[in-house]
Amino acid sequence: MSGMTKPASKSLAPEARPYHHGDLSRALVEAAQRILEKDGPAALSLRAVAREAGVSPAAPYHHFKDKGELLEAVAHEGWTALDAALTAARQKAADANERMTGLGVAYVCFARDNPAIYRVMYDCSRDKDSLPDQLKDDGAYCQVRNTIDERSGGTVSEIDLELATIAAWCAGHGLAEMIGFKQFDPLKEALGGEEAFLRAVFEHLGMFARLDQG
Amino acid sequence: MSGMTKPASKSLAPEARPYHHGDLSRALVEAAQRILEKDGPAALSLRAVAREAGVSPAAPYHHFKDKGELLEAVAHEGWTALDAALTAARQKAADANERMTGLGVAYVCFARDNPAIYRVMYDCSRDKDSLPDQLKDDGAYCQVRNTIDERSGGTVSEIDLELATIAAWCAGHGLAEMIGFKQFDPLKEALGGEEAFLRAVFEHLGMFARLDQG
DNA sequence: AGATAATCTTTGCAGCGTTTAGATGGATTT
DNA sequence: AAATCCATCTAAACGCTGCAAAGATTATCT
Repeated sequence: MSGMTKPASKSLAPEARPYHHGDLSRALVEAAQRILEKDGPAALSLRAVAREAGVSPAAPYHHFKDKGELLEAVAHEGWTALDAALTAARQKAADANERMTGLGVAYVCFARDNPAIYRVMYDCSRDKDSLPDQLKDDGAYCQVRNTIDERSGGTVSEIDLELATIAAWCAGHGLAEMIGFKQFDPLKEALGGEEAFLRAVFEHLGMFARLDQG
Repeated sequence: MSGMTKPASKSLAPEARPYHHGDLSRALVEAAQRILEKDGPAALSLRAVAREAGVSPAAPYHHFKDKGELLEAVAHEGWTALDAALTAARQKAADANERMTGLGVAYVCFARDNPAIYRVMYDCSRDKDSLPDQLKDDGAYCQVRNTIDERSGGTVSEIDLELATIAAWCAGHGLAEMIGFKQFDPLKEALGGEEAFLRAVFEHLGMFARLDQG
């Protein structure tokens, strides 16, 4: 018992973390994501997150003022991930029309593959009555608008561009919220799979109808 | 104390309801609606509903197997109300195009004016991964499909009709979920009000683009 | 080295959904 | 009319939740 007590306790029991965690906020966000993926949004209590991170139920309150603020952090990472998914889809597309449809399909697929996080993203937005500012500065929303602008050759008015972006965004969100609904199953089958169904719906939306005729 | 005790206790103290309520399920649904309108979905606990209805916290369990089943009853009435709103909008429209846009505007306005009930309606649907069957049998969904069918003169294929209905429905739902978002405020102002904004978005969707060209 | 501030734990409170056991009283049978 | 049955209600309790207050622990700064 001379001198080496502290490092020894660390190396001998690596799971017994020190009193000060080091980066608990990060650990909490990751714990929340783990719970969301495993058991869904209903299981996401602050206490469960603390449990998963291995700290006391009150510990999170030193990093987030309440549960909502932790969820906001989770949502923030969700929007970043969505942004990345849209960027990837945009680069994969050939022509302008395909690029737009691909963006829509990628959006809905993100929601389908990350339903719990997608839920949290919009729950947070609704609490604040606004989408995060994150989206405006070269984020996901901006990508959609840019894609529409490119397709029209940059000749469309600012208002029409904004309206078309909103229309596309709303359609994508609506479809994202319902993509798992059983009512669509026969149609998905008839069209040869879920992605084909998505493309068909987006094509029916004809989001450029007005831009093309004006 | 002779003979008249029972009616006397009723007429003398009308707020002291008898041990057996009479129609508690109905009273509970109405209590839930009252709470939703007054304090929003976050305040809607089963206990609060029981309190509002003047019964014990366990009383609801004799009429609904759990909280979700009560919410389903509330949602059911919500869909019926939405149905009525769409019917009214449909009858007010002149030509076929106007009828379709009017339907969309009416849909979103219903969600804007009854945000809490609208939330419950879709929360329930999501729990079951399906929209209620209610919509298919001459309900709201059916109204949209019929309107699209009428507009196209009944010449459109079954699959295209279904796809167009889904597209329109998703766009309406997406817009309904975001209509209150602050990002839209400048645009609403620029277009001269919220309803004008809604019309503009729906026109941008050009929901008949594909039907017209095929 | 000692003080300060940040971080974590313990304890506690009120509210939640739900279950169990018991009270009440209308309806049905005898 | 009396006894029975059963739907309906209440009371009490369990484990969960979000959150606040107060105390313990440790890093950091002077």
